[in-house]
Amino acid sequence: MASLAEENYLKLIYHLSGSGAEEVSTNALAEQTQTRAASVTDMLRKLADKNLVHYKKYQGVRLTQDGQEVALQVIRRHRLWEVFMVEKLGFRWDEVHPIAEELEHIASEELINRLDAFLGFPVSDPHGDPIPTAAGAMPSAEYEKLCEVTAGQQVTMMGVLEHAASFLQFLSKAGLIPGSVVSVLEINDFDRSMILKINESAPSFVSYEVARNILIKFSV
Amino acid sequence: MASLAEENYLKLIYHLSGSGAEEVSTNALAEQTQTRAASVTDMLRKLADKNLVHYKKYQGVRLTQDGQEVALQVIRRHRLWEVFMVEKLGFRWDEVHPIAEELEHIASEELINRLDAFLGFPVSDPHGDPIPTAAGAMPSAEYEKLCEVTAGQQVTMMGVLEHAASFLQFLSKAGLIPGSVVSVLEINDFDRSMILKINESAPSFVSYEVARNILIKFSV
DNA sequence: ATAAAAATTTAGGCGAGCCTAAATTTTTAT
DNA sequence: ATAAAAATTTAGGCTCGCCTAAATTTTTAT
Ligand SMILES: [Mn+2]
Ligand SMILES: [Mn+2]
Ligand SMILES: [Mn+2]
Ligand SMILES: [Mn+2]
Repeated sequence: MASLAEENYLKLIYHLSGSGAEEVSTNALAEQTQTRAASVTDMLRKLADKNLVHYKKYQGVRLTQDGQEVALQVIRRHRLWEVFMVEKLGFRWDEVHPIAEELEHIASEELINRLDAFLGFPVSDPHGDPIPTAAGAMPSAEYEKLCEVTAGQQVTMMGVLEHAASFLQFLSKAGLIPGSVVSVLEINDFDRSMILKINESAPSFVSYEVARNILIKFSV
Repeated sequence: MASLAEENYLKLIYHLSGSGAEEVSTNALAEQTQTRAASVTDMLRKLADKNLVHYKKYQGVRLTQDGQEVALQVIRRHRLWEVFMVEKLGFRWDEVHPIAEELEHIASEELINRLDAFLGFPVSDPHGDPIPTAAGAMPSAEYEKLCEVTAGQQVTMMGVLEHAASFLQFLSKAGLIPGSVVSVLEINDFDRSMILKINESAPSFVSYEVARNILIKFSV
């Protein structure tokens, strides 16, 4: 029903709206899609005609119920394929996103549900992002950012906010991957950088910029 | 490089030309692509401009070396995904073709080579069709048709020439799948229908039309 | 409150891949 | 050898997603 271009817009609107909470601007969409604002306007009119978005001229855009269902479906496919590539094909977590951008448009529901079962119904992808269920529910994982942890506390690494390959590669080198146990040894007041103990290895340093993009949960 | 539509034309030209042996006519392509002859002519001009086919007006079309490489690449992807769906996801052999028609256009070579390894480098797909290698070589399997076997001989089922789901379902019910051992008990002179013994089960009847679409090799 | 700046939409156009209708070329039948 | 039939190409047009340039609306600054 929704074309490849339409699916990409819906997914992007979902992400930029903060899971549907706020209106998304034409310019924000143009920037992320690498297209011009005029092209975005064209597409928003088409999505509105198909009842996939609420759109009033100059007022920004929001997903309808139908639009959100399509977006979650696409996100589900994307994340399941990422799990497949990492768990079954041996890809690294910094390699899979561009390929998942293509695979996420394969429409067969039978395929994706069988893939889900084959993978053992994973609840999150290699980057710690939650995987929507077949029914279209997004598991809400409420994590903190590493930069908000105080010195002396122990936490578990749960995911990332930034998905750039270079960032992911840096984290791998530091041993900072989902599941890693992290103790905050010291916080530098001046630049908010941290010294961490990661999984029993020697202390390592991370900048505030890095800590701000790492999701954690407090160890119980 | 080649668009989805171009990949589909190249693959189809490969198949209709009998693996590149003969010229393919505009009308033959129009029939298979479910488009009009005028549209095919448009596309052939574009493929010729990209040096993917040899094309002279009114003379039919043939793949170039480059075109054949693309075609074999697409066929490789199609058949590997079919193996994946049947072997790993539990699909039946009559269900996978339409989904593979979409998956075959996912371009990543890294993905397809890792999939190949994950599947154990299969040499043929669920329908018995050979899988081109990463290097682009098509393993030539020289099989006979079941309709050419004489009474009293024992053969092994190796594949099919017809891929329609209804035909495949019929074969499954009869136990006629790749690997099955088949003895020809009787051949009816009048309509060339056969009575077969398949894998030790009770004798079953197949029409000439069916036998003509089954590939076999003689048991040694 | 108003003018400048920024954001957004409208207008007109382009390539890909398809269409119908009308030529044109090739093949087949006499 | 020629005329009818079949196959193919050309001409002109359509939709989808995109573009640039110009208008319009909203926001920000004074
Ligand atoms: Mn991703
Ligand atoms: Mn991810
Ligand atoms: Mn197939
Ligand atoms: Mn097949």
